[in-house]
Formats: sequence, C-alpha cells, structure tokens
Amino acid sequence: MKQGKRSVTITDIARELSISPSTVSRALNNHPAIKEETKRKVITLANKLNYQPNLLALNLLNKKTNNIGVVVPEITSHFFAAIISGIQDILNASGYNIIMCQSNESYREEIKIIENLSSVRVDGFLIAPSSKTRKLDHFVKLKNSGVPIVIFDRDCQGLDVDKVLLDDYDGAFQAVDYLVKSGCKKVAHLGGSLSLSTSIHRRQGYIDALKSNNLSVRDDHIFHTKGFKHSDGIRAAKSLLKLKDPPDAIFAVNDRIAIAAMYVAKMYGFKIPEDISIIGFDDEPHSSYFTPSLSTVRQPAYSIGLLSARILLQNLSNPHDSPGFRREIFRPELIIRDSSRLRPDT
Amino acid sequence: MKQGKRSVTITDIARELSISPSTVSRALNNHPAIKEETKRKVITLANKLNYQPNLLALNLLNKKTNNIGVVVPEITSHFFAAIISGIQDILNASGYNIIMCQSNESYREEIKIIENLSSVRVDGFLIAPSSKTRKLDHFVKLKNSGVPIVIFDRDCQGLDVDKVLLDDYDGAFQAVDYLVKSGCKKVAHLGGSLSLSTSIHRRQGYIDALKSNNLSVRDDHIFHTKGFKHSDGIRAAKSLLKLKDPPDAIFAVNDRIAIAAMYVAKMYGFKIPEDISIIGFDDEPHSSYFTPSLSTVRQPAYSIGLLSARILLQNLSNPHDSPGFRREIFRPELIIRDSSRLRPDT
DNA sequence: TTGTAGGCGTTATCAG
DNA sequence: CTGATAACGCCTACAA
Repeated sequence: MKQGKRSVTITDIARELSISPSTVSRALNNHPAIKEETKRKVITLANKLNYQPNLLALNLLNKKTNNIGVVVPEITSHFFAAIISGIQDILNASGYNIIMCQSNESYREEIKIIENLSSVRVDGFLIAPSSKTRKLDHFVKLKNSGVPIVIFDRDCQGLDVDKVLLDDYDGAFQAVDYLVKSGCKKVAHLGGSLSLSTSIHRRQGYIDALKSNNLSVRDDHIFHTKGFKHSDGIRAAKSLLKLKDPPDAIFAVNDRIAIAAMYVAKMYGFKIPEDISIIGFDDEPHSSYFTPSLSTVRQPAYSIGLLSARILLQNLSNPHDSPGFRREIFRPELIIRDSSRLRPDT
Repeated sequence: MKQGKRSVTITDIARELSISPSTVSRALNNHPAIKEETKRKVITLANKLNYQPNLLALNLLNKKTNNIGVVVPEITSHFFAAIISGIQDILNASGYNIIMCQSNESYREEIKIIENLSSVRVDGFLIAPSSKTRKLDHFVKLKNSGVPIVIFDRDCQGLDVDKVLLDDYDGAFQAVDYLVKSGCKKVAHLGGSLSLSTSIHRRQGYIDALKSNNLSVRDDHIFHTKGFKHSDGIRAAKSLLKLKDPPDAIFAVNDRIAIAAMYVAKMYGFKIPEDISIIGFDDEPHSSYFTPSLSTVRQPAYSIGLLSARILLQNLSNPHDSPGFRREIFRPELIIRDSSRLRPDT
C-alpha cells in the first residue's frame, strides 16, 4: 500500500475529465451556469474518487474556518461537560465545528491554547478561564484582534466581552438562608479555591446569609480546599467535624465536596440531617441517589452552554457594532432533598 | 472600532520594515542566515503588531495540520472524559491539538463528523464508534485515504485498524464469579444496549461465569436497558426486584445502573449486601462514597486514552508499513467494596 | 457554458 | 545575508 497518499483535488478530477478545475469547482458547488451533464459527470467521479474538499484552502481564501474554539479548565467534570453539550448542540446546528481544549486550570496552558487557536484561525471563542488566570493580556489581545469572545461560568473582572455567568452569590445565599431557617445554628462552609470568582462569590453569599440572619461568622467553621475532588473534601470535612464544637450544617462549594462531607459525617456517627444538614452545589446526576439524597443548588449547565453559544453566534453574524457587552446571569435553583432538614414553615 | 479586522501577515511586517516577506519569515523562524539585528527588528514589530502565524496557509503547504480528530459518543460520561484526558496529555505533549467531537450515539452524526474532520485535514483519528454504527463504510474510506486511525473502547468487527479495547468479558466474568463464590445463588444482570460490543461481551461474561459455576441462566433475571443513565437503571431495577423470586445479587453493566439498582433495592427494603449484592462497572469517582460503597469493575480509562494516543503517534511518525494491526486489550480490575458480600475464603 | 488568471499566507528553492 | 518565485487547493471575477 502506498503511503502518504496525496489526496484527490479538483485538479485531479479536472484532468481526468479533460475540463478545467474551475468547471469542476462550479459543478461541485452546483453553480447554475453548468450543464447538467457536466455536473453529473463531475459529481460521479468525485464520489468515486472519494473527493473531500480541502477546507484549509477554502478557509485560507475565505478568512473563515467555521471552527469555534472552546476552552475549559477541565472536561472531567460533569458541569463543564454539560455546558459543552449545550454549546455543541447550538453550534453544530449552525454549521460550526468545535475545537475543544482543556487548560487543566493552568495559566500557561491557557495562553498556549489561545495562541494556537488564534493561529488556526478559529472564528470565535468560548472560554471558561482557568483558576490561575490573573493577567488578562492574552484575552485582551484576542479581543483586539477582532475575534468574538464569550466568557462563561467564571468572571474576568476588567475584561469587556460578553459573559454568561451564574449568580453564585445568590445560590449560596439561598442555601445558607434555608439552612438557618430550617433551624441550624452553626452553619459551616467548605469552600473552594479562592482564586476562583465562583468560590469567592459562594463564600460571600454564605457570609451574608449568616449575617442577614444575625448569626456570627466563625472562622473555624470555614475551610477552603485547593481542589474540587472528593479527596479534597474528605480532608477538610474531617478537620471540620473533629472540632470540639462541630457545626450542625454544612454548605459545600460543590457536590463532590458535599458528598465527601456526608461520607465523613456518617463515618463519625453524625445523623444526616438530624445532627447535621448538608447542601452542595451543582446537582450532579449522581447526587439524588445518595443516602440521604443530597440537597443542592442546581446550576443550569446545559442552558449556560446554549446561551453562550447563541450569543457567540450573534456576534459572528453581526460583528460587534453596539458598544455594550452582554452580561447574562443565570439564577440557580435550590433543590431540597433529604440531606437537609425541612423548614418548619413549609 | 473597525470590524472584520484583517489580521497581520508577514507581508505587513515586511512592508513596514522595507524588507521582503521571506526575510521576515526566516527571522521569525530563527533561521541562522539572518542578521541578528534584522531578527530583532522583525520580532519586535511582530510582537507589537500581535502577529499570529496563519496555520491555515502553513498547513495547506505542508499537508499536515497537527490536529487530531477525537470522536466519542458522548462527553458527559466520566469514562470518556477520562479517556480524553489521557489522549490530550499525550498528544499535546507532542505538539498536536485535538478536535473533539461527540456523535451523541448517532450513526448519522458520526458520518458527518468524520467527513468534516476529513475536510479540515486532521492528521489522524481516535474514534469510539457510536452504538448505532453497523455499516463501516465511512471508516473504511478513511482508512483507504491513508489517515491513521485508532479505534478505542468499542470494537468494530471487520475493520482492520489499530484498536485499544477492554476485556469486558473478563471484567464481567470476574464480577459474577466473585458473586457466586461469595455465596449468591441467584445473580441477575442489568445490561446495556445490545447494539454495543461492550454490553454484549459483559453479558456473555455474566452468562459464562454462571455456567462455569453450574448455575442456570434465567431469562427473567436479565434486563437490558436502552441507555446508560440512572433513570434507565431505575426502571429495570424495579422490574427485577419486584419479581416473586428476586435475585440475591446484581451485576450491572455500569456504575450508574448499579447505583440506580442500589437505590431501588433500598427503597424496596433490601439490605445490601446481606439480602442482595450489587456490583457495577467503571469505578466512577463517586462510586466509593455511596452507602454502602459500590463494588465495581475498574476500567483504566485514562490509560486507555494514553495508549490509544501513543499508538496513533507511532503511526503518524511511521506510516503503516507493517501489515498487521495492533489490538491492545486492557484487563479490568475487580474492586470489592461494601455493596457485595465477602467471599468466605478470603 | 466553460476556461484563465490572480490571490489567500507561508515557506523552500534558487539566485543574487 | 536577503530577495524573487513557485507552490499548496480552492474560488471568483473576467474573458471567451
């Protein structure tokens, strides 16, 4: 078998048919001014030869690739995977393809990815910045180069582009307020990395909910983990529950940490929710199948993906004329299941 | 703000510096035969103008894109997400980018994806076929066009390309054999869609394990769900556990279904593992945090990704000369936790 | 109805 | 050390 096979081009077809490449091109594109018979001949041969148009050449010519760059911190998280599904459903339907990249929460990798996607000339970007991203130069450059960008999930203060976010503050507030109203007096927080806007907002929502209920904020009842995995949660939950004066409720930054907290709580002999209520954040598919089923704050991940993609699509067809930028904030929904006590008044 | 900004090219830089494009090109590529001063000037201006090389042009010239197409049925599954992580870790380290696409388990979409990736001239393919894929023409075409392909996770009978698979049969056999040896007499199976090679093999492993232990295979103890989600499992588990003569063990096709089965079992008042043992397949991150923690068959998803990518890389650098194709089979590992009884002899 | 020529951005080759 | 030219595959005026 020959290797490095040259792929077939319109010129090949043209030669074989003794016509010009432009005629082939037109036939393939169903140009009206081409004889039916010629079209048929061309198309038949093209199929036979398994001709695949070379989009590189076309894109170079058109200065348009129909590719969209999607950058997420990690894909192994149901949250981002669901967002991506939403994005894909919209973009594919409009004839766009997705080039998906993970930054692995690394600033360096993120920069490399952005540069690369720039070089392959994607038509637009959908980005959830890494948690390490402080400097915004790479995004600013992008923006200045005129490519449409939509930032989602994680805010980038000071970057003026379209954004689709979630009201993390509100979600946290709802959860903690509920916990207090249901009778918990000592609500602790297992938070995430404070380099993340989402973690910061959830923490603030927690704090403000306590204050608005005239409860004091106790430093020893707040832990922030580095990562978002179960193992991170286990460690933090142990420290928390080993306290002489342990909490009677935990609001966790995400479901994984909450699950870990449930695990530790049970291990230590706490009854859930009688001794301790636990609420997470995300509503992962598994969450409702735990015992007890996990109360949580649901993020409309799929919808976030849909909307982000739709906004990008708009910018694509109608390059930014308006001066302002959209800033869409989804409101999360508190889902009460069995890991938290019921409110007496409901 | 001007829209549709033309991006800066080496010609722009050349003009501004009153030198030729070739010199700019060489300077940018650190060609030895260029005066240091010229290099410096070029590079400085390039940075100032935020020059990004146009890889479309380059790729067109080189007939090489450094892009690899990765096609999976769905991304919202921890299993595939983990495989992708493995792929990405290898490929990125070698300077390749990934174009990731989901077929959503649709044959039609898969074909469209393959055609599109062909057109954008990816250098190679990593594919987990959709469950609906029966005809293999699109893959055969690909192969004939000379692009290296590696199929992973799901076998494609009759397609001669490199493959990285998992010994599903063995995993199932191990699990069921364990269940029987631990004293279970009536082991049921909650299987997946039989259009999937993996489901078929797991089912067969289940059957053969029963037979090899001289247990009869009962049709009423085998259910096959359409999908792989919890909800699919709930329905099937209910049917199974409502039987007059319910099983004393369940081997589920994956963890989600197993979790659903645990949920239903508890709901119906079964004690796990005293009344019924349950074993899943996958070892998802959540699985060890359930109560009881889920016994399962661990698939080395990340490693499958690593190996698939490595094999592709090999084919890339060394276009297929050897006649044979690799067929790597990972052996899964049975992880016994608390959802299954202990074997008396261990 | 079809052919010709030019250009998209880059690099390799061959001359200076 | 640097410049001109051709080529990658395709499309679109313009010409015939």
